[in-house]
Amino acid sequence: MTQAVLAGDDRIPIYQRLADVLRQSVIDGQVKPGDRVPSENVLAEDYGLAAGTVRKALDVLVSEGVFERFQGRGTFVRRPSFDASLFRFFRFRSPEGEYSVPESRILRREVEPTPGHVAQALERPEGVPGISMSRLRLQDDVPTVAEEIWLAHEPFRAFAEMPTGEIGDLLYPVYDRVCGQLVARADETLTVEAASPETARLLRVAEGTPIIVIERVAKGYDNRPIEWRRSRGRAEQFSYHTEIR
Amino acid sequence: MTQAVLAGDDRIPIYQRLADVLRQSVIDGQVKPGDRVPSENVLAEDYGLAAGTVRKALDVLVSEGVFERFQGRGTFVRRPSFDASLFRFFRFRSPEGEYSVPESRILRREVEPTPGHVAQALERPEGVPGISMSRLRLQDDVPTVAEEIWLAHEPFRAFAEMPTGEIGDLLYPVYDRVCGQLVARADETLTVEAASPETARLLRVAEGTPIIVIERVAKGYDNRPIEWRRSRGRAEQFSYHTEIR
DNA sequence: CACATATAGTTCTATATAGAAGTATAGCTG
DNA sequence: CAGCTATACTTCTATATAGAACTATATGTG
Repeated sequence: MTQAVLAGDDRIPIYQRLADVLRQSVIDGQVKPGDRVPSENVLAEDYGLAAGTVRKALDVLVSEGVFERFQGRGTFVRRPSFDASLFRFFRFRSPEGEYSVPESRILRREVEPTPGHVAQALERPEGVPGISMSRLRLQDDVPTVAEEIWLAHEPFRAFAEMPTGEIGDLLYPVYDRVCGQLVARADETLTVEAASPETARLLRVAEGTPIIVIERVAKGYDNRPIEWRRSRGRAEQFSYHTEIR
Repeated sequence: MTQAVLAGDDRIPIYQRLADVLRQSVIDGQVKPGDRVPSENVLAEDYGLAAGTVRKALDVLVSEGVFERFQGRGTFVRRPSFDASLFRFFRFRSPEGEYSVPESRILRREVEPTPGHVAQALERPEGVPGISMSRLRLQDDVPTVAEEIWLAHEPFRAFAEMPTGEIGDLLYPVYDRVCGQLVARADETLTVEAASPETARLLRVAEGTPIIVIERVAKGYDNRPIEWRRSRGRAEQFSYHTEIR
C-alpha cells in the first residue's frame, strides 16, 4: 500500500514527488528562507513514508540548493547567496587587501516599453511596459561596474513608485520586501567587448579598453525570470577560476 | 560486527573508506576509464557490506565524476571529457554552424629549466628541467588559439623523445599512451588582456585586441598536477555561460 | 533468417529498524 | 550565578530485504 498524501503521477518515484511538494511550499512562500523544515521523522510520519524515502527527497532539494542540512540542528530553507556570481571574480579589494561593500548609485529609473532581447529573457511580450534602470557601483568612490537593469512592470509596480532614496545598495532584498519577488538563482553569461564612449565615460577608462560584460537573468525558486541585468566592468580586474572534468 | 577488509581509520564512515579504496584503484590504474566496476551486489559480497552502504560509496564517486552509472547496464569508470572546459565557450563553428575538429600545429618543443610560476603549478622545484611547447590551433586554416604548454621532464621523458609527426591533434591521449599519465580533471583560470605583438602575429589580429587567456593545470585522479598550459584566443569569439545560486 | 519472448543480471526505489554522532536546552550542583 | 550533566531532538550511518525498472543476451518460433 502506498500512502494517499502524495497521490497523483504514479510514474515518478515517491521521493521525487515529495521533493516537488516541498519545493512548491518554498515557491508559494509557505516556508521562507531561514525557516526550519519539519524533521525527517516528522515528515515520514506526516506523509506515511519510510525515513529513508524522506531523506532521499531532502537529498534532492539539498543538491538543488533549496535546503540546507546541519547534523543535530535540522534542515532549513537555504538563504540564496550569490557568492558564486561571476562578480566574485572581480578583484574589488582595496590596496590594503580588504573588502568593502560597494556603493550603488541609481542614475535613472523609468517605465518604458521592453525591448526585444530583454522581453525574451523575461518571458514577456515585446513592447510591454517595463522598469528600466541605470546603476553605477563604486568601490571607495571609484566607479567599477555600470549596469542596465530591467524588470517587468506588472509585479514590480510598487517598486516603480518607490522613492529612490529608500532603495539601498542591494536590490534583491527590496524586491522581496516590497514586491514579494524572491530571487533564488540566476543564469549568467560572460563576454568581452571594447569600451564604448558611454561605458568609457561611466567607468572613467579610455575608449576601446577591454570590458567584461555579464548578462544575468535572476530567477525565482520556480525558475520564473524576475530581473534582467547587464553589467560592465574593467577586464583587467577580472579573473575567473573554475574546475572542470 | 564490522568487516575486516576495510579496517583502518575507524573514525571515518565505512562508505567513505570504500569510496577511497575504489578511487585508489582508479588512480593506480587497476581499473581504466571505460572499465566496468563490479556490481553493487558483488561489491557488497566481497567487502561484507550491506548493499545500501556500497551504493552510498558509489554515489560519492559518481558525484566526483570518477564513476558513471547506467540502470540495467552497470557502473563504469568515467572517461574524462573536457566538455566543461572554458574552451567550449569559444564559438569555433564554421559559418554554416557546424563544428569541425581543430587542427593542432606544434611550433616548438624543447627541454628547458622550468620557470617559477610553472614550477609552482606543477609542484616541482624551480629551474628543474621541463618540456616546453608552443602550439597553434586552427579552425579551417584560421588560427584561433595560441598555447604555451609545460610538462615536467621526468615522467614525460618518452614524450620528449617522440617525433613530432607522431603527435596528433590531441595531447592527452598521447600522455596516457606514451607515458601512462592520465588526465582526470583540470583547474582553469580565465583572464583578459590586450594582444601583445607576439600574440597579435600568431592569431593575426591587431595589437591591443582583447584576448581571452585561459590558464589550465591538468591533474590526475589523485590531483597530482600533470600539465600546465596557457591558451590565448580572440575575446570577440568568447561567450561563457553558467548558473549560480 | 527475422522476430518475438524468456531470462539473467544490472541499477533504482522503497520499507523497516537500530544505533551513532552532533546540537540545544533544561536542570542540577557547587 | 557559572559551569557541568542529563536529556531530548536532530541528522547521519549502517544493516537487511524485496521488488520495480531497465538492459543485454540467449532461446524459441514462424
